[in-house]
Amino acid sequence: MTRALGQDELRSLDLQPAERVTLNDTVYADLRELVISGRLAPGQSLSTRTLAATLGVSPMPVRSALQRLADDGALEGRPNRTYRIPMPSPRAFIEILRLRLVLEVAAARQAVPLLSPQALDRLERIHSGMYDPVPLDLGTFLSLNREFHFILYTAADNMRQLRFIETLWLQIGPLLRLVSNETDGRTGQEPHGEMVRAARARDAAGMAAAMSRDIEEAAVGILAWLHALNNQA
Amino acid sequence: MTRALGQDELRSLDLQPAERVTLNDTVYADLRELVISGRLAPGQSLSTRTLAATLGVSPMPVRSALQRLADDGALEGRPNRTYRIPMPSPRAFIEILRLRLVLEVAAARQAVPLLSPQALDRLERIHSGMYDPVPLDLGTFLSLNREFHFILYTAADNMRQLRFIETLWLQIGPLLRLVSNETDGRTGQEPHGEMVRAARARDAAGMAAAMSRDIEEAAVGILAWLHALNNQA
DNA sequence: CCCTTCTAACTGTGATCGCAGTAGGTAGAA
DNA sequence: TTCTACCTACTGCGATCACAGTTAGAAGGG
Repeated sequence: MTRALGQDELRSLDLQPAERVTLNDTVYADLRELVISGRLAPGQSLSTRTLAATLGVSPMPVRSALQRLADDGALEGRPNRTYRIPMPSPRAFIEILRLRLVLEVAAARQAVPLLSPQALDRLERIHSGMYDPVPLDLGTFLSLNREFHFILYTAADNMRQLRFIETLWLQIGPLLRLVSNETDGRTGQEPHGEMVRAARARDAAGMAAAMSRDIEEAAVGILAWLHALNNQA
Repeated sequence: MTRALGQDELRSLDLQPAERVTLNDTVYADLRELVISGRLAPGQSLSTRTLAATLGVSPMPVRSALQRLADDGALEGRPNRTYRIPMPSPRAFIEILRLRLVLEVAAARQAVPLLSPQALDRLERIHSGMYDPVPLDLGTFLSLNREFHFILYTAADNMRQLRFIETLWLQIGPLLRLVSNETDGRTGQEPHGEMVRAARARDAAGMAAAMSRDIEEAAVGILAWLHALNNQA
């Protein structure tokens, strides 16, 4: 038997500093992923107890997680009633749209000089994957689209900015899936191609312009759909 | 005795739609105000039970509120240890600074065409109040500064944007008070004056430039202070 | 057959309790 | 006097319980 390893030696092995993971955070992260991926449709209601039973934990951490999600605007909680995924009003959607144009365009611009060669390759691979002649499952299409965008936002290397953007996607995730499902609108081919080009050319202005166009083009369809929904109701 | 008022009649009196106010939200709002106003210094620790006893409620809603505040980045929670007000690293401060330049400048620009005459007057009154020859208590100075900025951000009429900006101020509030206290630096006179002028002239570009300058000028001093702190430690 | 009314189940919120882990203060030894 | 080791008080987290309000569905009357 040799002596036990010292703390510094253990830390040098890249071991996490323990970082006690709480149930609360786990549930929160899971639900966040569930919402942002759009697997929950607007109007879908979530009950604390039911969720807790499903996840096999007590209602307590679930309650906390739901409250935090409601804070983010990803859920709406009516008094003494179930939480549910909100259907954004056209006005709310425009608020989000304007914020996306500000934050995501800024992030994309900042990312340009920081993108690693691997990130560039990954961007290009995703792009060709998304718009391949072979038809793609809507779920994986949206998933790829999300990965494409967040490669850029992550490269911008501003944790808080990334979190803000995620919060915005959290609010349009369910909508995105729903609308794409009903209108089969898969926009973004040209803007994405332009982004790939701008990224390789380290052309920050081009990147910003393309990102802006991508966001706006997708928004037009959704906004029309939302207005139609509001008029018929 | 006349008949009781109907629901519609009551609602027409501008009564709140009941909107059951939870202890959780009350505590959260109170703490948020406490942090953003800078009355809590970085390093200050907050214990759930102590706070609960002080506020006369059970620890439960306090815990919830603290978790939400930690989510916002206004508090940091070490594992199994007290929550406390974080001292931002220079890197973190720069992240916040860049976000402020993006969001607050955009908000100020959007606000220009929307400012009411009352808001314009209020802006001017605050401005002259802040930089009056008579020396002003630091607390009220900062409070006025905050009100000045948020008149603009509120006028931009984007709830989500406003909330993002508040989240940023939540993270620099304690720092602002602390640094101002130690360096007695009260910047912003010229930029604020320029903002008032731009607002009256409905000059969006001028507003954006002045806001940008205001944020940057204040940041320079704080950043120097932070670097000094990091070197001595 | 349809509409109204009432009840029973379910909702989130808040309080209280038990647990595992941390930290600071105190007592003992060198 | 100084350093070390222990120990008590306190920390947040999770579970369970009690409560008031809501709602959907069933039962009864028209």
